[in-house]
Amino acid sequence: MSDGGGGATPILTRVGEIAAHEGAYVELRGWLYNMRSSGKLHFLQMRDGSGVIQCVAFKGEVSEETFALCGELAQESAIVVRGDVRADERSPLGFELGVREVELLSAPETEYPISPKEHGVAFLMEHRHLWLRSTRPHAVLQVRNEVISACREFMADGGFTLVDAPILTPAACEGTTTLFETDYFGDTAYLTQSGQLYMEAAAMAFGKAYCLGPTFRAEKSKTRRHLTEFWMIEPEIAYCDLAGDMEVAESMVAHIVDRVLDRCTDPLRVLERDTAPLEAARKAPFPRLSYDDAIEILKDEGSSIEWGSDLGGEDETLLSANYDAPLLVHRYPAQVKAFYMKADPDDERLALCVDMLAPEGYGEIIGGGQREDDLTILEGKIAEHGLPKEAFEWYLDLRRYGTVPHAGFGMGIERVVTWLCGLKHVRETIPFPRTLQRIYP
RNA sequence: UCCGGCGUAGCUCAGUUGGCAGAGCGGCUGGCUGUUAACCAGCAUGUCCUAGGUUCGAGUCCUAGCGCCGGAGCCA
Repeated sequence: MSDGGGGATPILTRVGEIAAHEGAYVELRGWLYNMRSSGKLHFLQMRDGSGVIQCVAFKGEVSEETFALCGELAQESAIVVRGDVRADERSPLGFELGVREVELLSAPETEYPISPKEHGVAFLMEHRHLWLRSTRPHAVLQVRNEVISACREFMADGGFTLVDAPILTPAACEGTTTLFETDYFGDTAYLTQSGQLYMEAAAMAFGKAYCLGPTFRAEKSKTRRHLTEFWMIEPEIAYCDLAGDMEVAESMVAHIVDRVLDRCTDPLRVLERDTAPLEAARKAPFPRLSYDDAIEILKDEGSSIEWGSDLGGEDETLLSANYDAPLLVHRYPAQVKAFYMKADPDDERLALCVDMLAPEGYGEIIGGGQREDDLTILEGKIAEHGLPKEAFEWYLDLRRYGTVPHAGFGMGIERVVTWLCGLKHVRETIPFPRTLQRIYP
């Protein structure tokens, strides 16, 4: 292997591994991100998906053809560059490439739409397929990748089995108004809005199970926290109560935060995320607050909220502002929660449920709780909510055959990524966002 | 579904009381041996969202529509 300049055959590598090749003659395959010229010098900013490196072509050191070609390259030209890796203090990367040869594989047909200057979000989203190449989306999606890896790692280490939930479902979990309908060979099917009910079946089969997949909500929400298609991880645990559920939830989030802080320093720096506030979320346990106490605090702080109503966005922000770490709010009134929540034996008005509120005003990232495991009570609740019993027969079977206390939760991947990256809007945390107004590209 | 805001060059925007359509960036041409969103000089660029209306005259005022953005509710 060549470890010095002058070798006839370049080492094929990527920008991300360039530090291992200092002094070597290498080949990089990528695209022109930006260029600056200075008479007898061309500075090519080249990206290859793993990073950006400056390639310097000096008139005296390359052929006339190569130097002329460098001067004519347009943004996003596909290029192969061969040259010598050298350390340089002026480079943010620490290294630059002294160009020997440049090969143009394809030039853009017309001017690349996304110039390295300011653009509005609407324009960038219209060109999302190209915008992914830019530094900022690249950084956000790296964090997303790390969050999902951390989830899967936490689940595997905790003895959970991945059991994928179906995406096409026969009926609603909680009514059909917010579901996307689709034709299923003459019948109506719906796109899933939660894998939870299926995970309850999986928990009875595997003890600990989880799913991680897309979820669809046809809610006409137009806020920075909503997507119509988003990803959720939903663990479900047999022989688990609310206390155990909260411990799993906070441990998982702490694991995610710890891993992202360890491995995503570059992306977070690109995003100018102040990571100091995230340190408090690195270790469980997180603070807990009952709904009853939350209402008292909110009233003391001047909110007009009354016992019995759900917490609004402002209420959540107000509450979590008192804590550095995420906050677990538990035991909401049963009336504002789903039919499958188990009632608190100490106060039947309450549900054994929990929401996790991210700090810094990022709001709810987890919702979950202990499930109703008694057949008769569950049948009663299905009737109370006016749900079609036939559709839930399989779900009721789980209570007919070896029912046990069990609990679980759902965590929205995009909301977690939004919080960790310190973004204003969830739509940047998914590669191709679907919102009320957007299904292109 | 409700409330508010915006729509002018490829992009980001300015455009006064209604009076010739503008800037910066990007692009193109030229200059520069160390640039970091480089710099300097020059050139080109328009369905002023659409359809009506008021007016001698509308980017500007009025009406309707379309598109987008944000918030509420609802949620992860």
